[in-house]
Amino acid sequence: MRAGETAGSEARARYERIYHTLRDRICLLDYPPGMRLREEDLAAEFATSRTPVRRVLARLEDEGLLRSVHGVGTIVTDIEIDDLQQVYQLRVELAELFGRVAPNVPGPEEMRQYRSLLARCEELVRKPDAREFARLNMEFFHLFTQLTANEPLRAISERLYYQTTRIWLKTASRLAAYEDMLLNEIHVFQREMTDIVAAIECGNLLAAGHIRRAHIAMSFARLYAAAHPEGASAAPI
Amino acid sequence: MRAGETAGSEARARYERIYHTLRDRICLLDYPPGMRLREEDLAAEFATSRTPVRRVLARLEDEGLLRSVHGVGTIVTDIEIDDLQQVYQLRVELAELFGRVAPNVPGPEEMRQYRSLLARCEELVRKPDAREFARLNMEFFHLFTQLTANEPLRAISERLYYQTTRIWLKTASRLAAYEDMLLNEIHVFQREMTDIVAAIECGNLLAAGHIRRAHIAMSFARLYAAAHPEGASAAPI
DNA sequence: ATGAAGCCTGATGTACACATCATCACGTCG
DNA sequence: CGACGTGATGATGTGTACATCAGGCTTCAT
Repeated sequence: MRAGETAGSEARARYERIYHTLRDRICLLDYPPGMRLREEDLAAEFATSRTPVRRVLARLEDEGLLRSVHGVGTIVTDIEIDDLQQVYQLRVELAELFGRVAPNVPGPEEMRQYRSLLARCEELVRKPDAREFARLNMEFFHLFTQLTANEPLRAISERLYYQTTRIWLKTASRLAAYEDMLLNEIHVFQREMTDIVAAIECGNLLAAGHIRRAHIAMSFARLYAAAHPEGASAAPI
Repeated sequence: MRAGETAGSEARARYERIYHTLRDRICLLDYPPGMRLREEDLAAEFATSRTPVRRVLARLEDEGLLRSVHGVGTIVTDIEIDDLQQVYQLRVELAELFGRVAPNVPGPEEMRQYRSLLARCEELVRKPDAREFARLNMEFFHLFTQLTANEPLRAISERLYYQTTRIWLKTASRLAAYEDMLLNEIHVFQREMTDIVAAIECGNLLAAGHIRRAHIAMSFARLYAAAHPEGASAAPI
């Protein structure tokens, strides 16, 4: 809900609520790739009819998270790291635009949230948990987007982020060295946040964008390597 | 329709047809800003019920071209050059990515299309027509997007393009120096196409992106100046 | 026993009746 | 005479029955 926007009907609010709920479930793998969602079940859960649910599903389909097939069902799309290379490449380029295009210096409240995330990250090092890590990553992303005042850039980055974020949980869950990978990712993430907060505190938002860019690219490279164990070829980004 | 995609049902095809038809009408000002669309009229025109129409309208609303208000109607959004500054700024940055990210060298067929557009542009110089100019601009845009093989970049650029393209027709139609502005824009557009084709023929896709970037920025500046006649401040891009 | 044809089930897609909401015109009251 | 309240009207939002479609299971013929 954007500030300053007309409160509007509560119908819109319910629509947004269902949308965010389903999107989170898909991206946290509560709805794993390939799972079939029944519109009537969702309608029952949200105490409504199929009609509003279908609008949400249509949007999630436009965004590439779902695929409705007549006579079959509404299916959570599967993702492969190879198919996401283009999206990652674009995310890498866009990361640099934060802090360069319409830079928006964070206020005290936002800095407090950054520190809160860092604290939760330290907690996570002691008790690693993939799902909590994914959530933390998500919240950090939303905080990071506020580095720019450019609304379309925020919206587009969000769209691309949610197209890719599942791949980490999916890849990790299949791996033998699951625990090691998780702990490593948490440490890397901790360093990324620390560095970005440091850059912001210096007032150097451009640097924050560059750090973010590097980490997105490296994250892709690690996922690519994990999915291609004997791959002689390096990650294409 | 992406190549290699399952042909799918004809229901999907009809959905796409309605979507593209309405989007073109909005962007060519057949449906001017503020106009109210009646879902039943549209349903009757496309020989279907309100349900499929509503799905199209929902998508156009997500893309910012429409706004549905309960009890009032579905209204074509109004646009002001000042509100589009952020979108233009992002388009400027994205333009540079074409030809740099996943460059896709045009084949003979595409070069033929470029030359066809140039020929139609020369024709347009002799018989200026705002609507035809807008159409030509649109077709050129689609051709230009093929400079990259990065599908998400294409999709996002298209979304942003259709959010902004109406502003030219709207601004021009209100201006006293309408004829002069139109002819000038056509000449500028002719030069832009000529330069970009030249860059492509040199195999320098990066240059094509830079030219495009410059022209998007200048186009915004001209529109901004036209909308702020006594504006002491320069265009913010 | 095996293969194919056809039905049966359950899903999404469509159509339509109804609910809800905003606007405007009209009438009534101060 | 003006202003406020109320109902008519027409729009979108919702709920639901039905149409359409795909896939699996059964059944019959070979």
